[in-house]
Amino acid sequence: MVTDERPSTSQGRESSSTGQKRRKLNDEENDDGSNGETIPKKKSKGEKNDVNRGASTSKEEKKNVEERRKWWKEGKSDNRARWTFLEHNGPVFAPEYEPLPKDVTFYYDENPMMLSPRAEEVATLYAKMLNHQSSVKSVFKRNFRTDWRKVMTEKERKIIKELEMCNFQEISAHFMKVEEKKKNMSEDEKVELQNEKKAIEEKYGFCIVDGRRQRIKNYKVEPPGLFRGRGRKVMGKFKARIMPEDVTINCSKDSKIPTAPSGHKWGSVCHDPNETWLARWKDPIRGGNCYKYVTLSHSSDLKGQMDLRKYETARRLHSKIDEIRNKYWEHIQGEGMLTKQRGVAMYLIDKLALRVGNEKEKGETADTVGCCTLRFQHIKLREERDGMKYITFNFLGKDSVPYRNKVSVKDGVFKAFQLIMENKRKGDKLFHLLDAAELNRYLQRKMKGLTAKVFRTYNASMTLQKKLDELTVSAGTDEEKILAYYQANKGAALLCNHQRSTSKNDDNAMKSLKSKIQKKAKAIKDAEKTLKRAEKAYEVSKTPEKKTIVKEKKKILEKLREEKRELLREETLMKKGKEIALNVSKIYYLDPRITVAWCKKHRIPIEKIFTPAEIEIFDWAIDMATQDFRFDGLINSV
DNA sequence: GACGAGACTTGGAATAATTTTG
DNA sequence: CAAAATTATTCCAAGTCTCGTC
Repeated sequence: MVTDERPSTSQGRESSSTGQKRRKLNDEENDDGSNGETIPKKKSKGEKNDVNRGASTSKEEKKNVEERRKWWKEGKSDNRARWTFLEHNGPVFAPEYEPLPKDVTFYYDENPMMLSPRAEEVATLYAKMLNHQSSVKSVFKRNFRTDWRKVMTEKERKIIKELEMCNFQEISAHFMKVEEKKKNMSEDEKVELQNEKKAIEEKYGFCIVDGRRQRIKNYKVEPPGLFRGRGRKVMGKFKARIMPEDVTINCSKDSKIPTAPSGHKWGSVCHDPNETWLARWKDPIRGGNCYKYVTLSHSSDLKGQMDLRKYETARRLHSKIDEIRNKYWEHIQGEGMLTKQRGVAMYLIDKLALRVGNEKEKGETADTVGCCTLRFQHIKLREERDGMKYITFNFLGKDSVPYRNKVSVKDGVFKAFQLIMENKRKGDKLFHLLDAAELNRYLQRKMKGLTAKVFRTYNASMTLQKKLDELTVSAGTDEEKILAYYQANKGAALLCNHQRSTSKNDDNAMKSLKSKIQKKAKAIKDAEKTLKRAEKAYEVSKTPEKKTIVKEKKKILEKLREEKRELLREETLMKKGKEIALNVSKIYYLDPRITVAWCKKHRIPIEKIFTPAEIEIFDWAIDMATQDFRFDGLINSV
């Protein structure tokens, strides 16, 4: 029994329940007169509107709550080790498979069929995904069929051959019913479930690192499932259940070593203070040297320290950036082909914030590229009538997100592209003399710790800071300032090409805009008709009055057409706004101290910008940044 | 330095929680 | 008050990059 003494839950929470309530602002007019954009508004529950939170904690609370360690106020240590003491209780395993009730039947070729437990378990995974996007894809189906057949009995394998002849409907309906039941539980039952969850989190969700209790990010091992890769050839494969025997535990020698679930043993136990992970197991899909790790939460001291280090490296880049830019500009125009390619690559990484683009194994993975792996067909050179030169980009980046951009470039860059693309054709690497490792080695020589991804961090953070400077009106209302923040944030997100799907969103704003456009189109048609009538009348008898009528009607029509164009512009703006994800840049690319300083300076409560989880993650920045903090300013110790 | 194992960061989708709406 | 809409968080896939080894 895997789980008898290690209860498992369906959900854990990483954030504290600070009790923030949010509501949406009423549609507000934009002061810059652009589209009527709405911004989420965050309302803090109490009166704790001061940016320095924690100041108002009651004395009783202080006694019980361990004082937060202010590691950012301690001197830096060059210690290589990540910890000297690490103790935890090991991960929680997925609940054991619960067989389907007797009355839930699987049918093959219309005939009811009893499946063996293993085959049934894998079948239920598929049934649960029946109305998912990916399960429609043929690769998904093919991979699932192959892996499913592997767990079937000889007899089952003989019968079940075609997925199309399988009927999972009853199984699928059964799980929907279970979901429904869960939703309709009584309040008491819900509370009890919550408490159970909390107890498990309390035991397994935390660890002790050097005397401090720290939250663990993923203390539950991934349950068995069907692989949901994006654009991967392996989607639909069965991801097997992880057993304690698959798991390696990492903790200190002198800690209480976690006990494996009864009847089981850990695969192995190690005590490596150079590693940040608490447990790991081999990735069942990728296999080989790829592992899944249990690590500390983003809000832990260790991750905070790593985050701060990342931003300080990006800030160090600021003092080198002119030199680096001058150099790559020189290289772009220079003679050598390698340096020319590297110069152009640097230009793309710096200006367009492209990812470096490591080589990856062909076939297995989706055909996505980064800077160094761009191919001939991803780029088009355009010279337009006005003499302006453009380069258009069209390729799939990380997670198969499309990158489309049209950039106007100087002659020198255009020429360099022409030279680089000479004698190349579809399928050829754009920078055939270059790869990610070579480019990073080059950067490493320019500045210690400099790699291609630092440019993304640097430029995103710089964008935020610049745009905040530019857009914030000191005399404005809080709402206006917050809107300015969102626009600055959006600038960074746009740079990083952070997208989100909008397929199912047909929100009211969009709907009303659409109906407005339709109405306008109708009005235009009517106006066209009346114009034609007026023109005809003028044809019959060419009086000056009739001529002015025609002119008037023309004017009206033109005005309507212009209004429609305006609405269409608004529509694209709105669509574009919806397709941008702001949260990714906020968490990974924007130095939180920029935000904190801005909040302090403009007296905006931090809760209006950061979610409760973000407040926990960025506590170091909230404490350490004064209103004078500048990302491009002097670097403090650390 | 090239290579590959492996560890750590980043990212959109799924899902849970909360708020608004009808 | 339930359902719909919206926001926040979790999940886990897919990148980047380091480091040890030859």
